[in-house]
Amino acid sequence: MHVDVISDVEEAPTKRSRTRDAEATKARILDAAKKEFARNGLGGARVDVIAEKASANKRMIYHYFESKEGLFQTVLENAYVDIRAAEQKLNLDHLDPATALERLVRFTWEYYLKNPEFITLVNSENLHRAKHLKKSEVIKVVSRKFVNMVGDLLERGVAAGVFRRGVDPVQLNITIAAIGYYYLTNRFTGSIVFERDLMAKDALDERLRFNLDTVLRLVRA
Amino acid sequence: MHVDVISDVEEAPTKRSRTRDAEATKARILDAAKKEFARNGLGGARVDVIAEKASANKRMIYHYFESKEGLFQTVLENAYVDIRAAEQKLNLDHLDPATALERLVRFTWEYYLKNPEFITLVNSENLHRAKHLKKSEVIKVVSRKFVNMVGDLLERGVAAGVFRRGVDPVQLNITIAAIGYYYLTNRFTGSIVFERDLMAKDALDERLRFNLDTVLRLVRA
DNA sequence: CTCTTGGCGCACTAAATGGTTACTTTCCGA
DNA sequence: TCGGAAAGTAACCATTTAGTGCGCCAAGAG
Repeated sequence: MHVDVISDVEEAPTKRSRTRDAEATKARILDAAKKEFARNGLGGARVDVIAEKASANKRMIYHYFESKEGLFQTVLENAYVDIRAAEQKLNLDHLDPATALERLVRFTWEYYLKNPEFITLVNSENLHRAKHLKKSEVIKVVSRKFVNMVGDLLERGVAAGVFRRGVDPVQLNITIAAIGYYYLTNRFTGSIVFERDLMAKDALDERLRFNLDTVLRLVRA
Repeated sequence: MHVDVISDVEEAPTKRSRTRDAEATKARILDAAKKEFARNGLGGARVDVIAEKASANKRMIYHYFESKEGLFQTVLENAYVDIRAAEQKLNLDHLDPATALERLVRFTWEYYLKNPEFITLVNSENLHRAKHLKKSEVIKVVSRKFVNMVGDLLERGVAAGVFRRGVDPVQLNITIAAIGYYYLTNRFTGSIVFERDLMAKDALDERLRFNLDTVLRLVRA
């Protein structure tokens, strides 16, 4: 007896196959929600679409996340945690200051490029005056580490004589984000206003070079 | 004869007072729509709210602008025309290149600050992949003049020996916009992430100074 | 084998929303 | 002065949407 009829093909590993898997369902919902929120904003996203794309029942969304806004908040928190975690992995303190800074600028650009949902989620959250992020505790912790990272980097550069004194780490952080973020978030209107395809490979490469140059000129002694 | 009974108080000037005034109604609708779209995005804006804030009947919106999206397109076009017109008034070609550039950076920052709707409208339009701006012809005309303005400015600076050679006017334009735009559009999440009130007077002044410095270092010979 | 927990699905609702129909009121030129 | 055109209004409609009530059944515990 006790022969599991379902588990003949697919699924071998650690967890045995289950028709009901709360964690997996949650993850599918979050993934679908990230895409839907990113594409249409909080207001434009449709709960039914998220449920369908997640191959989950809409009821489950309310079961796990209480409301559409609760779901959005979780998606947003995850997005911030993800980018901060990726930044920490850069290990900038093992590199010389100039190389580390270049690496940060490059990373920021490429992260936005590969994770366009991040930008749209942040835009959406700002349209709502950060009401969801305000409630989040984890954000403060990861943000602080992030600001310190650049602060330390600047200090090391000043000590080494390669960076000038008096650059505010927060202003620098904002600027590094800005010159990539703006270009990408406004790529559609920008391509019309400037009459060139801002997303062409050449254009992207050129923008990265320009940004590296901008930041370097900004901090060097 | 022809004594207008209504026009005893208020209204002296050119146009006589009318209880029915298509132009005035259109203007009120556009004004209300700009605010509503800016506050809630295209998707989040409510046609009924626009009608009420404009003291107009909802039917009038469809009469003059065909649809919610038609209204949005007009609002957006006007917003672009307005900022480009303001830029042309700067008369940068009468100033020496360095002063002109500083003036442009300062203007851009202050315009965003005084007209936050512009930023939100552009964000909303990019969420919709610029589908409305694509249809607009007037945009191309005003944009071209704008790009040329900065191009000429750069050339004059190079000729005078104060700016370095080889700076792409488009990249510079984007950067000038970016360092102000990003700071302001993300002021809500930014104030949380960086744990300071980015909209405090001191913070705003500091950011403008930093931006002026950034651009100057970017272009100077 | 039973029982309880909770993952899951169907069918439903109350409210909101973009858009419209049908109508009245005002204006202006002939 | 009068008739048509345009401005303006109110009630209405078809859909869409976030959110639920309720019951089924899988699966781990004892």
